[in-house]
Amino acid sequence: MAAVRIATWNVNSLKVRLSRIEEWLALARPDVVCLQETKIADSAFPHLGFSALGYESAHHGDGRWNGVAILSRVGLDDVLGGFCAPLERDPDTRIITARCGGALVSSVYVPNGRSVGSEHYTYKLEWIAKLRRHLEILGSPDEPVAVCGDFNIAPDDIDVWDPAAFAGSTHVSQPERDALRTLEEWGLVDAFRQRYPDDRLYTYWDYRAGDFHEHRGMRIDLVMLSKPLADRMTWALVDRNARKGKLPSDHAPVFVDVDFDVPVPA
DNA sequence: ATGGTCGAGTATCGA
Repeated sequence: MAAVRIATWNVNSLKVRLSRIEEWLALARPDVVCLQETKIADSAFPHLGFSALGYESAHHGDGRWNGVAILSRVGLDDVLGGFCAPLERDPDTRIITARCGGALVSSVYVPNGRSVGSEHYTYKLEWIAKLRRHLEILGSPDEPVAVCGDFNIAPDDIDVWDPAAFAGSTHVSQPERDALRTLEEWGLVDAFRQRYPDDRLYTYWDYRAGDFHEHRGMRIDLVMLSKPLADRMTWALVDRNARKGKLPSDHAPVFVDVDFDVPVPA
């Protein structure tokens, strides 16, 4: 296989979104898929349905909130739900990690933070620090690493529809952006932004007040790639079509194609 | 107009 298509999508309930996800998989044919906010129990995850579409799958969820998954048709090994030892284990099912076709892949749903200075905000910053340690322990920036998901952080002012409207809010505060920066210092690259330095495209729009149609969005869903993958990126896309129509998630998927050889699975 | 809409589940809470 000459290229790998990586996708990430916060689906906001797998159960509600399942038929849309299946159509989307058949149409876009991503090789590795990171899903967030599945809001489903491990026992209810439809492994068989994804298998019928050619995907191995792994899920880490508690049934009501959060929940993350990885689908792969280029191999799915060494699956780990939560943070690796000796880190404190992920108590609210926000991260799952696996090896897919020679790459270390994590699907992450970073805590929202709610309001700047709240205990949820502190938890968010600590969670990202833990994510960095998780990556340090499990991988190296010199190997293929992809950390994909809903980071609940807009990396820069061009990633929100109106910076003034977000003054003092979470998702744009300097400590959150600095936390994202520590992942970049480790060796991860914001793939979409690398390819499109100036494009004002968003991945999340609130359901309320027609925000999607009024283009009031934020780019908070990121594909973060280590250099060996980022240097081979050939294509990137925010799939706005997936935010349209009946029963959409409030997030759009992000795709990245990487010219990266993986063994074709048997 | 100072809210709006979703999805969890079934009263509110979280985003």
